[in-house]
Amino acid sequence: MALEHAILVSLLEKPGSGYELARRFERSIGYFWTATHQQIYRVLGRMEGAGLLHVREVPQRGRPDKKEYAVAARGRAALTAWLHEPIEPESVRHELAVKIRGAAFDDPAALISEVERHRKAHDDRLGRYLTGELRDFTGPEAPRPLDAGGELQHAVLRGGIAYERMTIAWLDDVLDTLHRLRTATPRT
Amino acid sequence: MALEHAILVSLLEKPGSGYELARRFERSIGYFWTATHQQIYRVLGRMEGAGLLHVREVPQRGRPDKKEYAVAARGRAALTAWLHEPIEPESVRHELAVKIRGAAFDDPAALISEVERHRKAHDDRLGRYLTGELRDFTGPEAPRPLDAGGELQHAVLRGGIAYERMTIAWLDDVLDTLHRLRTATPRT
DNA sequence: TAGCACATGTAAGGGGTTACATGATTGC
DNA sequence: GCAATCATGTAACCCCTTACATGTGCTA
Repeated sequence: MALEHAILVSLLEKPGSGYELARRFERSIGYFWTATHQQIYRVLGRMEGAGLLHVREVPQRGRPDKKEYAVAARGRAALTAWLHEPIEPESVRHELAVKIRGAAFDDPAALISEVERHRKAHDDRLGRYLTGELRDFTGPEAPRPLDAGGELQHAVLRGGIAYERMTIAWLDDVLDTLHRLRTATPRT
Repeated sequence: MALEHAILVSLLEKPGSGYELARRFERSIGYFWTATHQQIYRVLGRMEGAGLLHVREVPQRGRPDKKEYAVAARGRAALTAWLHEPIEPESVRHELAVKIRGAAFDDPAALISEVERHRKAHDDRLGRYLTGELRDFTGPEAPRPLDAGGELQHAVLRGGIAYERMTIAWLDDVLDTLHRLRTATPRT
């Protein structure tokens, strides 16, 4: 159900089309939730049917027409209700960790390049987050003082930054372990 | 598909029944993957049908009989093949972050108790991880030197510990932000 | 003329959650 | 007598991923 709520939050921050939402989910919303355009279109249709959203057809020149969605009163009420319900603390799902533990039954050294690839992907993502932080929150172009929405967006982004830094440090630790296993304990 | 691989890793570490697997997924495997018993039984049935696992009926006194699963040659081959395939670096899914950003459209202060509850849940989990680390890897009872499997399990656990510590620090940051918003920028 | 950005969808299949269902033994 | 632990499952439903499908206009 969280995709619905993420869409409500994003459309409250700024109305937009399914296509635009898909791009936001690749960027800022992506700090905490991901979704593909296929999923988004389906859920938008369902939410409109349930009266949570308004649609407005926007004709465009030189581009296909788009449907601009905005949150209806009922959608806002649904979000408020959800905000007041407790949710369960989530646990992680980390496929790479399954591989790391599985490496004991194969060649641990063979995992090194895969872990390095992941490390690089997280490092790139960290770079994008830091650039965004400077642009939107801490740089000279950023609005000051920030309103409540901005403060909360920044707090969530700081979470994304902390997550990427932690992950990079952990992957360095894993690489260290894999290198030590290669030199110290050759497999039988 | 990762549940299958997590089950293969766990059964290679030690064969066991669906029930036992479900308990491991609440504990050690839970550092990086979760699954309920319903899911596990369904997947075990499918994997046995595909010849990835052997089953052995174990009669027990005073307890229901159990089916003990072990990895078959074909299962081991499937794991090896998967270990050599690259996987996509994952992104986070964090429902609480959706709520934090959504709080801008409600009362941010109303989220404080929810965030505190999550902080406590992560703190408890950190405590369990640290206890487990002492018992299995760093305490006087731990086998020394560790074999490759032990080193890799420990590396994954260190990742779980780092994740919980990072999350707790971030939630403290969020709580700070929510308190500041309460005193500094009352909503209109 | 090839590729990218814009724009919206359908269909199939597998993954995951929640609710329902049963039944024995052990400990309080 | 009641709750917890051990033990295994089915059914319904929604979520998510992957592949397929279409079409315009701009730019290199």
